[in-house]
Amino acid sequence: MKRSRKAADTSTPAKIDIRSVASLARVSIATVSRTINHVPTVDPILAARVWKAVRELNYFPNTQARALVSGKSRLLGLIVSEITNPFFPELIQEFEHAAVAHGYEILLGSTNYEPKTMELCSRRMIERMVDGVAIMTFGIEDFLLDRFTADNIPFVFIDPAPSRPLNSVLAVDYRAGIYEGVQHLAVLGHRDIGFISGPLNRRSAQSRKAAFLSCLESTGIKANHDWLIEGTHTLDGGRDAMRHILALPNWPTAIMCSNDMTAIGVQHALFEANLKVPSDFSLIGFDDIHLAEYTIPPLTTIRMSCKDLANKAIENLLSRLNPPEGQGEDATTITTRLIARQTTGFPRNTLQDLKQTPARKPQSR
Amino acid sequence: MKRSRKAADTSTPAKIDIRSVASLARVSIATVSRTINHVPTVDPILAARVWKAVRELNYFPNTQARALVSGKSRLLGLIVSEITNPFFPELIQEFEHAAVAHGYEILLGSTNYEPKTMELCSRRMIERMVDGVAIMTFGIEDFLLDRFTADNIPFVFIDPAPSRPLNSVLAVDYRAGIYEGVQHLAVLGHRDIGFISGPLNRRSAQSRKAAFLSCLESTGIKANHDWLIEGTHTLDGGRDAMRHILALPNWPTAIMCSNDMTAIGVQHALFEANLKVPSDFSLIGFDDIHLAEYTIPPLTTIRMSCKDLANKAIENLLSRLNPPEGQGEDATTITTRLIARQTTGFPRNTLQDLKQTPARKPQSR
DNA sequence: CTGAAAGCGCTAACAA
DNA sequence: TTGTTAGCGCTTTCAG
Repeated sequence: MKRSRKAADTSTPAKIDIRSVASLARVSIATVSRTINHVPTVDPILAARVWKAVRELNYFPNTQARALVSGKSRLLGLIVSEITNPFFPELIQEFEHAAVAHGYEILLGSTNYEPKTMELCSRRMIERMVDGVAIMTFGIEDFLLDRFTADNIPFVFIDPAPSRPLNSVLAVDYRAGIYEGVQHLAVLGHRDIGFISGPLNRRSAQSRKAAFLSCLESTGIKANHDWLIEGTHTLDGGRDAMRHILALPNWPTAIMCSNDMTAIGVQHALFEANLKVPSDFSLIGFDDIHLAEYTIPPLTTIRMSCKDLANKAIENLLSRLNPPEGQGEDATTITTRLIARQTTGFPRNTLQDLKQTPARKPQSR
Repeated sequence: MKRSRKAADTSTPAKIDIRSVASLARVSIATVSRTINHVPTVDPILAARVWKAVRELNYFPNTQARALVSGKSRLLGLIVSEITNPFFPELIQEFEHAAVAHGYEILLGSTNYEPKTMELCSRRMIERMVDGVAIMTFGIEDFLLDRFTADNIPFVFIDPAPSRPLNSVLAVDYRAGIYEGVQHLAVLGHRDIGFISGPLNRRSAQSRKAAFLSCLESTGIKANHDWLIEGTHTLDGGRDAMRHILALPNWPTAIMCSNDMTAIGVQHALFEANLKVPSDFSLIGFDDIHLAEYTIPPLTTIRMSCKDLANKAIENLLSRLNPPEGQGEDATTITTRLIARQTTGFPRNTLQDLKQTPARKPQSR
């Protein structure tokens, strides 16, 4: 008998809607609506009555109904490529946090790099009438953007198709960090640097690789194309790519990776081959996921702040939903920088560690 | 001029609703509704016309409206403790996949172990009128469950409060895997086994620890309480706990951890201390996150299938939403098992590796 | 400043 | 089998 405080003895739990509040507060439902939406012109007396009723009834407005009439779902789409890559959860967390702080909910879509899934995701987002979408897939088919454009849904994404002169771009300055990385390696004496990229059909992977190549050139190092391997941005991809490199007659002395997971895969391949980091190979990752600090040895990597990314994305979206006074049309930039930890050192066979047994395969050039 | 194909020349993009479809198909809106909801009694001729119109108009139903009238949001809540722990993304992925496959969307909430955040999460879920909630936080305040009960929202969770004799329990058989782990260690010759638990205010952490203790006893090994450390289920927690153990006068020869992240933290602490796994310490994790295979050396751990977990959770929820014929009221069980990789070996100072320099601290007992 | 009333897009009786 | 109609819970004119 203690379970219902309002429902008297009808066994149904007495649904509380705006009308219940109105009648308890002895006002019209319009006034209730205005009150809870903080319309300033409500008589404080009535407002007080309304709030009291709201509290007593433990009322909260039905989001569906609100969304229906207002046309706004207060839902933000977040499309990521692969939730299993730790970079994304970190991003999602920030994203969720920022969204909730602004009274939005997030709808998560994970594409797993499959265009079909991506297609489905977009559709889900549109069906749910998200108010905006952040596309964090590091590469998206152009035509999918059109879809959102057509539905007039604001979106942000990383690494624009050059054909998109929109204000919805989160430009990542890959070069800054990668340049630091290459310099770092060069200073240590490395001249033979390999690069394991992400899948090259993705723009971000291309950008990173291009940045690497360009930085190499700026540094006066010649690229060896045998050491430019296409990975998958996954552990397995990194491991396989490194195995591939180890099967080559010539080895580089350092490896840069397009993301941290790849680098961890590389560490694994090296471990399998009984090779040591950094004495046999120097290694640099990209992203600076939380885990990078905890690999053995801790991974030198290039940090891209996902907190930044998330916040800027939300900011961008929200500012377009509720356009403020100044219409900032500029693309936002996310920067990157080197975090030096312990996977980088002098090249093997260098004076500094001649006492060490060199790697099993002789280095020839 | 090429941008609108349907909107003629009114600049608004011509919203497509059920009425547009109805008139194009020359039927009533009710027929459209029935058709798209696959009500079997629709004349195939009309249905065909409807589908044609749907396609031509590229119509899709407004979820909000549907939800409003039907009272079902087709949203499933998923509350996790910490999205940053790789176990959860793996779970989320499975969960999302399963949900979408059934036409549901998921609403993600991350509590970060803070009751206040948890409170907020529940509220968000209720406000959005989720049709069901999976609480994967490994420990939840009882009163929060009441909230869902009161709103008549089905929920599932792990490791019940004993006071909840509901059919909404996903019981995890921690003991199975942990027993295998302890046995494995015992067979190798370990008698001095430490355990780094999760936060003991969480039920799952308690369960795992209890299971460990009980398995130790079954195996005839005496527990040393100095080696029972409370961690945090995070990298840092594991590292700190291991540092703590290393500061002790007596060391165990093997460590079991309440989750993989903790174990990775332990590996890190050992690396710092220049101690080797498994020659100086054997190490076993728990969860078998994807990454475990890629630590150096690869982590021996106890697998709890999150795919299983996700699927069973969804299954449970859905079966309660659309009750089938047979009303299975039984709690589902998730089992666990040992995955032996390379972080376990003979105890140090054992015949098998006497040639190795022993750990710096002498083992005394 | 407040209330009455008209929908938002859809589903579900109910009639035909 | 189909169409008509009454809402779902809320916001928002529009009078008062």
